[in-house]
Amino acid sequence: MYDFDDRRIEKLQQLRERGIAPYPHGLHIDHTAAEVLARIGDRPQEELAEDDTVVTIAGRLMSKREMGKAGFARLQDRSGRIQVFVRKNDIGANAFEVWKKLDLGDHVHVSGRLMRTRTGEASVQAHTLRLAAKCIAAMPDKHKGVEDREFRTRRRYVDLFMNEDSREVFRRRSEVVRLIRRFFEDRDYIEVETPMMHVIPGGAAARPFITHHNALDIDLYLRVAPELYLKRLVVGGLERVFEINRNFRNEGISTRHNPEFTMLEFYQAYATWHDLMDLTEQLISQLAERVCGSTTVPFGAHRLDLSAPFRRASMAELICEATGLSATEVEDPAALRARWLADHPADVDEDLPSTMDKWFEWFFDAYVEDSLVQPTFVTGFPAGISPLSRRSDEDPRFCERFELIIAGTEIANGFNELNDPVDQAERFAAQARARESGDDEAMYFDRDYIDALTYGLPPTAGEGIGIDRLVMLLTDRQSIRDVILFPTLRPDG
RNA sequence: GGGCCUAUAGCUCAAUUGGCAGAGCAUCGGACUCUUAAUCCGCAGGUUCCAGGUUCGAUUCCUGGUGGGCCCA
Repeated sequence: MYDFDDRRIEKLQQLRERGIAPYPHGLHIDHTAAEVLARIGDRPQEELAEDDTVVTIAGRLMSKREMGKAGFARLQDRSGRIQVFVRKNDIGANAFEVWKKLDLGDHVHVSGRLMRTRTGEASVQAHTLRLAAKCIAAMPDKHKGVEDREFRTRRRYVDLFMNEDSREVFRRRSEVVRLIRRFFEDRDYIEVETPMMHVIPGGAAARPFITHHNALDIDLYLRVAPELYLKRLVVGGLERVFEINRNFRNEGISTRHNPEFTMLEFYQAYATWHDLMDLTEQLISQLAERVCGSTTVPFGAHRLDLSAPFRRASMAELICEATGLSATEVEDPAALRARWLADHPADVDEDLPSTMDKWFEWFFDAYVEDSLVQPTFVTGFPAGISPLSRRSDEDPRFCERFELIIAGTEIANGFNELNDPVDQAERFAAQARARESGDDEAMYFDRDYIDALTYGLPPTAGEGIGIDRLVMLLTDRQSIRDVILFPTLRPDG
C-alpha cells in the first residue's frame, strides 16, 4: 500500500508510548514569526527582559542546535523564520524530552517571551513547547536545499518550504491576479465564468482534449478558449466582461506551453482594438510597478522596459525589417516562397503555404517573433489567419487585430470582434473546409454562436492575455513550469 | 517528432585508463545551559534509473528502454 520508513514509524510509536501525540489538534497561535520580529524591533535585551509579553507561534523546524540542557531552533511559518531559545529550566523536563526528540521538518508550537541573544539575534525564549505535527520524511539538505528540477516540480510542497524564491514566485502570481481583478472591476467590468466543457470547441486554433459525459452519452471538449461564450454575454447586454480561468490545449509541452494554462479574456462593447492596446499598456506597466516595484524588470539576459507606450508595428513592416524584403515583395506569395526556399532549401518538397496570409504566419514565426524583446504590438494580421476578427475597412485583406510580443513570446492577442453574422458564417465555413482537408487545428462551424450574432453583437473589442507567461516576465522565470504550481508531468514510474 | 545533456545514499555531490562505491548535510547513539552551515566522539546508510551486451572484472564502454533538462521543428 505504502512503504513507510520503518524507523520513522517506530519513532511515532515511541512518542505515543510517552504520551506525546504526534498529530494533536486544537493548537492556536497569536503571532507570526514576522510579527514577533516586529514587536522586538531594535529594542535591547535589557528592555526586553522587563517586557512580560508572551507570544505563541508555530512553524516548521528548519534547524536545531542542541547544547546539553539548552538549544536553539529555527521555526519557519508563512511570514518567515524566527529563532527559539530552549532551556530545560524554562520548559520543564517533560517538554525537554519532546525537544530532544524533534526532527527537522517537524511542526512545533511554542509560547514564550521576547528576548535577544548575546550575539543580538531577536528570539523567543520558550516556556512551553509542543510537537504540532510530526514529519516522518527525510528532509533535503538544510544548506543546499533541493536543486533537482524534477523533484521540485513533482513535490512542489517541498520546493515551497525549502525555497524562499519559489514561494516568492507564487506570491507574485497571486498578486498579479488580484491586481488584474481590481483593474477590471475599477473599469466597470464584471467577472464571469463560462463553460469549461464545450460541445463544440472554439475560440482558438488548437487541438482540444476530449472527454465523455455518461448520462448524456456525448463527447465533450475541454475548452481551448472562452471567447465565443464571452461574446454571447456581450450580445446579452453585459457589455464589459472578463474571465480568468483555465484553457486546455492538446499540444506539446515546452518551456512556454503547459496543456492547461490560465488565460485572462476580456470584452468591452463600444471599445476599439486601439483602446485595448492603450488599456493593455496601462495594465502591464501598473502590474510591473506594483509587483516588481519598477517598470523596468530583469528577464534572463535582458532588461524589459514595460513602461507605456509600447512600440506598434505591422507584420508586413516587421517582416520587411527582418528580411530586407520590399513592401511589394512581402505581399507577393511567389516572392515569399522564393525567399523561404533560398533560406530553407531542405523545404523544397514540403507542403508550403500558397497564400500571403499563411506566409505571413510562417515568416513572422521564423524571422520576427524571437527578435522582439521589448514590448511590441504587432498589427496588420491577415484576415485568413484571424477567423474571429473584424476586417479592416481600409484594406479588407487585413484585420483590426494585434498581438503583444514581449521577450520573443506572445503575451496578448486582441482585436475588434467580427460581429457580422454573415461574414462570420463564411469564415467558419472556410475553417471547416480547412479542417476537412486535414488541418486539425482549424475551427468547427458553430451554429449556436452564429445564432447569437444574428441578435446583434454591438461593436466590441476583446483580448486574451496569458497569465502564466505574464507571470514569467514579472518573476524572471524562463520556464512556464516554474510559475505553475503543479504543471503537467509524465506519471512517475 | 529530431538533436544534445542527464540519472550514484533521504538531500547536495565525488569516484583517475574499466580495478574493493566515497564525502558533507540529514538520520541513529553519546557529550555539552547563548548557538549562527554550532562543536566533539561513535554507528549506520547503496537494485550506481531499468533490461540486455562486451569484459577476468562495468558507476565507467556498447545497444535498447524509462524519467527529467535544454535546443530545434
